[in-house]
Amino acid sequence: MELRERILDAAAKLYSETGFRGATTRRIAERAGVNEITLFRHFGSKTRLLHEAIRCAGVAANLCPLPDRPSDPRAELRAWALANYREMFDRRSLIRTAMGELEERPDLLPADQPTVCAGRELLWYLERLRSAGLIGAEVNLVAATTMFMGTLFADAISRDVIPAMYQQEPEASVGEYVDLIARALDLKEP
Amino acid sequence: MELRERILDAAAKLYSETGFRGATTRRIAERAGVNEITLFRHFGSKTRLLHEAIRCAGVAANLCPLPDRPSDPRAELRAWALANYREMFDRRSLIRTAMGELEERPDLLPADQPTVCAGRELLWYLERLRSAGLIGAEVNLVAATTMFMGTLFADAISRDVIPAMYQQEPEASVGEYVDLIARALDLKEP
DNA sequence: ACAGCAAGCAAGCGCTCGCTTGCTTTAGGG
DNA sequence: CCCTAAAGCAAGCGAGCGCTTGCTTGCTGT
Repeated sequence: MELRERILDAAAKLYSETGFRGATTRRIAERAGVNEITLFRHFGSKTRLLHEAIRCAGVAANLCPLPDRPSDPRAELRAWALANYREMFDRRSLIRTAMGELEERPDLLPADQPTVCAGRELLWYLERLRSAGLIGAEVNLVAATTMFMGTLFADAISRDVIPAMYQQEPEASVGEYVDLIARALDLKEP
Repeated sequence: MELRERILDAAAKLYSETGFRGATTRRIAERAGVNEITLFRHFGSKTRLLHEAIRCAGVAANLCPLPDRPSDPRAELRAWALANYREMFDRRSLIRTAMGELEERPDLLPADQPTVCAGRELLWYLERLRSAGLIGAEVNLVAATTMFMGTLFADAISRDVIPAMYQQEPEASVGEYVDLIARALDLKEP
């Protein structure tokens, strides 16, 4: 790995583990296998380095989009939910730390968070399903979206710290969530 | 307020805002209107002080229990959910900070978290409902519990930092969540 | 062969951290 | 009225913090 990437990687990981104050320049340099002064020559200050590191570590590959023309809603929902869940689960440590420090350092997180984008995407998809007559229940789709995203989010960031609450494997859990939301929406099978 | 409570209160609030490292003994003393040395005379060390402060700030009054003999499941669920939601929302800042630092300092949070207890309570209630024939759907009640608690949890700790995702008032949102889970469970009206 | 730049190294600056020492002030009960 | 316990005050310890300075090493392109 190139030197600059090594530094950003070490900074992002150390931030995830110990927060802004815990991610000292000496520790970042040590973990990256780099002299401390190199950090300042490349990024100017600790703050700018961490901004860059978190920005890079936060980009989400928009994998598995929801189709414009739904054909098998339940299967499409399940695949999309699992992809988004894995995305959040992989970044759970960073998400937890950043949320904990959000009040103190609001500028560390990008304004357009992946979860919000995913929520919008899901809402549009549900509206398409309703237009296509595939949703039987007269429910608030915004609330359903918030509920489903909240469920995935809470599972992803809590599972490893409250294992007692999550006894099934992630795939099985996400499948159950999809089943439940499908029932709530009275989702029609194709 | 008595001196000791003032210190614990200042410590808990400062911890919620700035985390363990940010809650310095000088700042805690200043906010409590107390000499710094008094903290050490009362609690011995910063670590012990913060342990005590978080423990005291984390106790949850178990208000609004779910009834042993369900009579109006939807109304009972709504009242219980709203009480639990408010409980979490009031402590959202502490919860976020503690979750962000949980990997580094796992002993700061009590092992038996209120949310886990609430989840168990809800699961038992759903099982009672099923026994009483008030749940029509053949769904996994553990998954339904996890989903509902996750929804409440995610809303409570995200609402103030991602306002774009939560456009309704909390009471209305919780009401919608209850409606959705009631549909998913095919909950019978009395 | 040599100029130029990137990275390393050693040292240290001013500051804040958790915590301690030595002493003075305040308040309450016999 | 004095004795005791609690709280305050002033000063400072060693350590770690972000960041800088001055200089050396090593690699690259011409």
